[in-house]
Amino acid sequence: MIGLIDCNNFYASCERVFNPKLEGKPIGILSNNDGCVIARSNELKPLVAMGMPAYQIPPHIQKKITLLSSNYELYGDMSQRVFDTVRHYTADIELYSIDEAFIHLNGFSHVLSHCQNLKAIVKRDTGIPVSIGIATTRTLAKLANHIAKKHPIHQGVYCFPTDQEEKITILKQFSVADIWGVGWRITQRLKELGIHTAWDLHQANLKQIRQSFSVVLERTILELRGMNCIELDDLHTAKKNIMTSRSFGHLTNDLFDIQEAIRVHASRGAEKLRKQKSVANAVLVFLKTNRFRPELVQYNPSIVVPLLSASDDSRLIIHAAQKGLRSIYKPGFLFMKSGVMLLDLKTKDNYCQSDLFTAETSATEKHKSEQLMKTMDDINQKMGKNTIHLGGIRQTAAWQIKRERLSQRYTTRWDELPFVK
DNA sequence: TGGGCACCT
DNA sequence: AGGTGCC
Repeated sequence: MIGLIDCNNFYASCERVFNPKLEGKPIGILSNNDGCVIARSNELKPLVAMGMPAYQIPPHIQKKITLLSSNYELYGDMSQRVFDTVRHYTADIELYSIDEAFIHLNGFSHVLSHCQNLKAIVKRDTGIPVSIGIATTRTLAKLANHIAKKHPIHQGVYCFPTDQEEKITILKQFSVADIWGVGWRITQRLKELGIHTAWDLHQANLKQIRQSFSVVLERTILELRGMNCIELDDLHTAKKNIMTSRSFGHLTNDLFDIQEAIRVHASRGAEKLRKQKSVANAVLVFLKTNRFRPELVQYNPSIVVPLLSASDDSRLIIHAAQKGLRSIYKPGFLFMKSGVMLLDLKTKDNYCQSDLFTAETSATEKHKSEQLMKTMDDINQKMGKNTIHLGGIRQTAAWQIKRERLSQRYTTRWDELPFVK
């Protein structure tokens, strides 16, 4: 059996752990740049649609709700606490996202009561409420989790029935849109084929689905039928691309500002690269103007800058990124967003494809580069992000993202610990 | 008016 | 390269 543990209204719940006054109140968490509502407490759900831009929320509603900037440092740390707790009781766990994990329950004799205990323990030890869905496949466990969340009678833990008649009854109650892997677009196309419910999809013709859609949707059907065929990539498998990008706090055409932002993105990308022990062969830089302002001239350039030889050295990656930026930047546009992608990644182990033109970088140079990068990473790990960085970064610069309603980083910063009277 | 991936065609 | 999915 497989269980899906999903934290309830995760970001809102994290905020409430440290600010209990928010309990029972309608609260929402905003995306980066305080843009859209990306998480809502149950009380907020009837008032504000998911993904709604904050500025579109009518003033009379704004008045009675609490909106907070997203505090990923807090949510990331709370996520670790939740899943460390889970792992202690259920060792075989696959982390899936910041607020979800699958657990393997084979070998447990009382699966339902084990999960009920687990839910209570997580709440007791971390303050975070979770729901658990149990079934034979990940796709069915996701559906079971919907039921656990929606119907209070199950008290947050629900096991998908094994009885065929009961299974049919339940699948008939779900729309295909509720199924993991079926989004808005595929829902529309299925509708045209007369496939509306999860049961309809369960009964659909495999060959036809594979032909008209994809092998992905075919696998979803098999999972509905009880055959396990969706594996998650291990969270430790190296990424094939690494992208770092952000919107600016304000539209800008200032090259100095944009250079600073690109430096931050390039260094952050290089850090991620080193963490997964890869090297990049090329760096892509892009700029975007604001597509929501059609009256402004649009310009969305990007350029790929090859590296002479594959590298994970922040200095080389920043240099390439700055070079790319200079070649695409034009002063006459108001830019909204910039970003850096690291491309053509290879594992670092034994990767020493040297180029023809620079006499192969000497072993001492390589060693020095590694020492320097390791020292920087260690310092930033120990003392906090950006303690040491290359080139100036003005923390209060206008290009920095807007986070006007940020709560404290209660669990990761000594100077932001919660205060107890 | 988010960011960061992956996979498929 | 573009579309779709996930959170």
